[in-house]
Amino acid sequence: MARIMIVDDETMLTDLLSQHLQDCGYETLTANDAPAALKLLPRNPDLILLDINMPGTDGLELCRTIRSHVSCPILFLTARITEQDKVIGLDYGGDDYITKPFSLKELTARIAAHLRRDQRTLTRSSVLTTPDGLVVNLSERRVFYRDQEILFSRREFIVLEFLLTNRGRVFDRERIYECVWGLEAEGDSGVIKEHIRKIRVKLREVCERDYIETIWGVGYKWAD
Amino acid sequence: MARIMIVDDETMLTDLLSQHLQDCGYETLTANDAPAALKLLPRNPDLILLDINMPGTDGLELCRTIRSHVSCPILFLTARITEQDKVIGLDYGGDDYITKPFSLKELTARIAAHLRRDQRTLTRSSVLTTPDGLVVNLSERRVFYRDQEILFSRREFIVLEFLLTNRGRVFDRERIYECVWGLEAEGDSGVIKEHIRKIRVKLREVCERDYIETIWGVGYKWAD
DNA sequence: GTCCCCTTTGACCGTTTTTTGACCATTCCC
DNA sequence: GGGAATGGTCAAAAAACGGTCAAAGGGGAC
Repeated sequence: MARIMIVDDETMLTDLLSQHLQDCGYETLTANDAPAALKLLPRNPDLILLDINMPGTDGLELCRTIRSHVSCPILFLTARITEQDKVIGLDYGGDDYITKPFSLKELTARIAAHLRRDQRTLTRSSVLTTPDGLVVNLSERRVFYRDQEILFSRREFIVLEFLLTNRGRVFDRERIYECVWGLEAEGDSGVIKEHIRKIRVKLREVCERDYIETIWGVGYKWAD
Repeated sequence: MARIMIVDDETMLTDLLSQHLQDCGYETLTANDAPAALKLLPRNPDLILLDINMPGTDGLELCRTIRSHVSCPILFLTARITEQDKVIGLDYGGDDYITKPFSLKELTARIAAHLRRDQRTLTRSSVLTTPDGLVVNLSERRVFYRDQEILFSRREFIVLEFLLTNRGRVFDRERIYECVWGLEAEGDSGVIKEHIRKIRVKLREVCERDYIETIWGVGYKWAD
């Protein structure tokens, strides 16, 4: 069953919600301040309830930090109700607003709706490998094939990492360009062609094979 | 860019929202009653704004019908505000509530949040299958029949996907052409004939049957 | 500033896909 | 049965696309 993280400075509230959600069949994690919340992130919650009015913490900033680590739904618990706040909150990476006081019934319904929409389970490791011995260390930005290192430039590595972390999935050049260079980037996605070529040359030289497959008329994908 | 369908009986409101969302870079479809909405579903909107208080229509039932056809986010536009309504609405397959009157700013923010979320879940592979072993992997753009892969070109795959996601429904060539190439396309819908032929040849070669049925004088439909 | 490497651009070529138009086959209706 | 309308087939032309290369453009290290 889904794992829900509850972040609120009032212990009574986290306990109450925790109890209720457990009764509903969910697994729960509770945190009463920002550091605790961040510490719990590696437990990979499937949904986060976040009080953005915790004393001593900028809830929105915390939300942004959390969002940069996980992709699960984030629901705000808040007393603020102005429309401006809602817009800002959603901009900071939140997915929904629930204003205090709220009923457990509505809360549960919203949680269920969001979980229904987001039945993914994502695990991210810092080292990616292929069955035949290619090892990509993301944190060190280095690539090895059976103990021989392959050097990639920065852009090349980003493209490689992107395709590899989404192995099997096809992306058109536009999409790769956006995901790697950022949405607001303006350049021509034609550069991807060249990066792909460079990556392929280097891989072929060492691995004697080419992990990147071309799907004609569509894009590229990693196939190991 | 994402395609948003707006369903409301007030033409003025649909026009206004349509204009605004187009300004925001979205593609829009508008419908002023339930039948029109259902007719547009095959266009596969990425998000639906639905007025559940349209006269002569049970909005919730419409929502449920829509939900049984598509999986995209459905946002309610409504004047109702009781908490009971919210729970019921979410139960009927809705994803969010926006109560009238609302600001365009909040609406846009919520739409963006839901689409962002959907894109995340969209990275999960959605797979269509037939009872006898045809497997169409939409995210990888690959088709298998009992572990044997069948290769399709881009257009061919789009037509195949369209018919399969709307299996059992008949579409004339004009309609297929519009849905696949876009409304503003100018070419001759006669090309569909040729694409259908190519698809059939490839399917017959491997599956030894032909899932695409010709309805004489009308069009084609997927029959598995 | 100079050098070097990375990144981007634009052009070219061969290949694949997409479209077109002509022609044949089938169905429908009188 | 015969004619008109609709659907199927085919091959060739047209367009789109991907791979490649060389050269220009940028940015950091020294």
